[in-house]
Amino acid sequence: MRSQLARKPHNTYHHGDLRDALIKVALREAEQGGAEAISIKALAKQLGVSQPAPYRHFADREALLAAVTAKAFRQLSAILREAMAKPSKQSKLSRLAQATLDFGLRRNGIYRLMFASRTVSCAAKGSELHEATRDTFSLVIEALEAPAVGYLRERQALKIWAALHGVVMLAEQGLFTGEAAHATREELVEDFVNETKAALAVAIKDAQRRKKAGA
Amino acid sequence: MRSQLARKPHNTYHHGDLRDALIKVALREAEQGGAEAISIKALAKQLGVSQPAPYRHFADREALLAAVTAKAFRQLSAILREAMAKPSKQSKLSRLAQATLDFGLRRNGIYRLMFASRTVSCAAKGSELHEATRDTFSLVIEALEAPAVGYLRERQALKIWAALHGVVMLAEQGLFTGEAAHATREELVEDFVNETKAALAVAIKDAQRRKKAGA
DNA sequence: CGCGAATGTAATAGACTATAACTTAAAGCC
DNA sequence: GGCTTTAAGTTATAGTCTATTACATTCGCG
Repeated sequence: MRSQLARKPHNTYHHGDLRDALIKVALREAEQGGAEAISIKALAKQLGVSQPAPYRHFADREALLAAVTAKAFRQLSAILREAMAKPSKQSKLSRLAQATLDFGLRRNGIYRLMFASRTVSCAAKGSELHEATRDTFSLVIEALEAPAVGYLRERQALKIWAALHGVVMLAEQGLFTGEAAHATREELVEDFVNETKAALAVAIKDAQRRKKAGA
Repeated sequence: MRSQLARKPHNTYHHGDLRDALIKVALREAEQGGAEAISIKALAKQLGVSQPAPYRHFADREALLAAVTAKAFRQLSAILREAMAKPSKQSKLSRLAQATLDFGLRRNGIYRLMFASRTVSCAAKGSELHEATRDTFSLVIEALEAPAVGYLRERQALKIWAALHGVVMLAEQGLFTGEAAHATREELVEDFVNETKAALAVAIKDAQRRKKAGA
C-alpha cells in the first residue's frame, strides 16, 4: 500500500491512497476560493487519475466537501492545541483567539467552508464533520481555564467563539478599512478576550458566594 | 414599459423588466441554498425567457450575484431601519440586534451571500455592493445612539456587529443544541447588546471628564 | 492459485456558463 | 410618419462540470 499523496505513477493502475490525496489537494484548492474552487474533475486530473475515479471514494461532491471540511476542523483543532500549549505571557484564551483570527484570515476559503457553508449546517449529528466541530469547540471551553460552574462556562465559550467569527467575517468584508481602520482586528479580538475573562471572574466569584451561603 | 415581475407573456418579445425580475427571483432561490442555488439557466426558465437572455443584463454570473447581494443589503437596511423606528420598550440597539439575528436565521442562504461569500469580499470600493454594505453598517452606528467621541463609536459598532454575525454562524452550525442549549441565541445577543451599552457609557463619561480636565 | 471485493477506466448523459450570429421592437430624429 | 439606431431578445453551439453505467485491473484472503 503506497501512500504517496501526489500523482499516480503512469505505469500503475491503483493510486494507493486516492481518498486522502483528494482531500489534501481539495483543501489546497479551497484555500482561497472556498467550496466553489473544488472541482472533482480538476482534482482527478491533478492526481493523474481518470475523472470518475473519485466517485469510488465519495458518493458525490457534497460528501467530498464534508470530508474536506471535517479535515479542516481537525487541522484547526491541532493549531489551536499547539497555540494553547506554547509557553507565553499571553493567556491560553488570548492565544487561541489570535490563532483563530489568523486562521480565518489566512485560509479564508477554508474558513468559509467550515463556518459558513450549507455543508456544515447540514452535517448530521454523529457524522465525522459534526464530531469535528464539537471537538474544536471543546478546545474553546478548555481555553477558558475556568471550573465548570453550571452551564456558565459553555455560555462564555459560545460568546467568545461567536465574537471571533464575527471579526473574521467583517475583516474579510473590508469593514476594517476607512474610518473604522483605527481599530485593528487584533485589538478587537483582545477586547473580546478581556471581556470574557472579566465576565468569567465575576461569574465564578458569584457562584462560590452562593455556594457558601447555601452551605 | 410593462413592469410585471413574473413570467414574460408568450406572445411578447420583450419581457419589460428582466433585470429586476432576475434579481427578485434569484433572491428567492438563494433564500435557503445560498449562492449555489442561483442558476442563470433556471432563472431564465422561470421567467419564460431564453437561457442566454440574462446575459444582456449581467456580464456573467458573478455580476448577477453582486447585484443580488447588494439588493439583499438594501433589504436588510430597510428591515433594520423599520425595527429601529418602531416604538418599543427595548432600546434601538437591542431591536437592531434581534432583527439582525432573525434575518440571519430565517434567510440564511441570503445571509451567507451577504457576509460569507467571495462575492462580497471582492466588491470593489465604490461599487453598488460596497456602498450597500457601508450603508447597513452605518445603521449600526446610528443604533448606538451615542455621540461621536473619536473613533470610539465605530469601534463599538464593529464589535456588536461582529458579535451578532458570530451568533448567527454558530446557530446555523448547530452549536446551540446539546449542553450549550441553555443559552438561547436571543439571550446571547442581548448579552452583547448590554455589554456594548455599558462600554459606551463608560467611554463617553471618560471622554467628557478628559475634556473637562483639558479645558 | 483463484476468486471476490476494491479500485480504477472509457464512454456517455445531462446540467450549467458563456459566446456568436441573427431577429424583433422600441425610441429618437428629421 | 417613415427611417435608423440600439436595446433586448432568440437560436445554435462550444466547453466545463457532475454523475452513472459497463467494463478492466489488481489486491488480498482463503
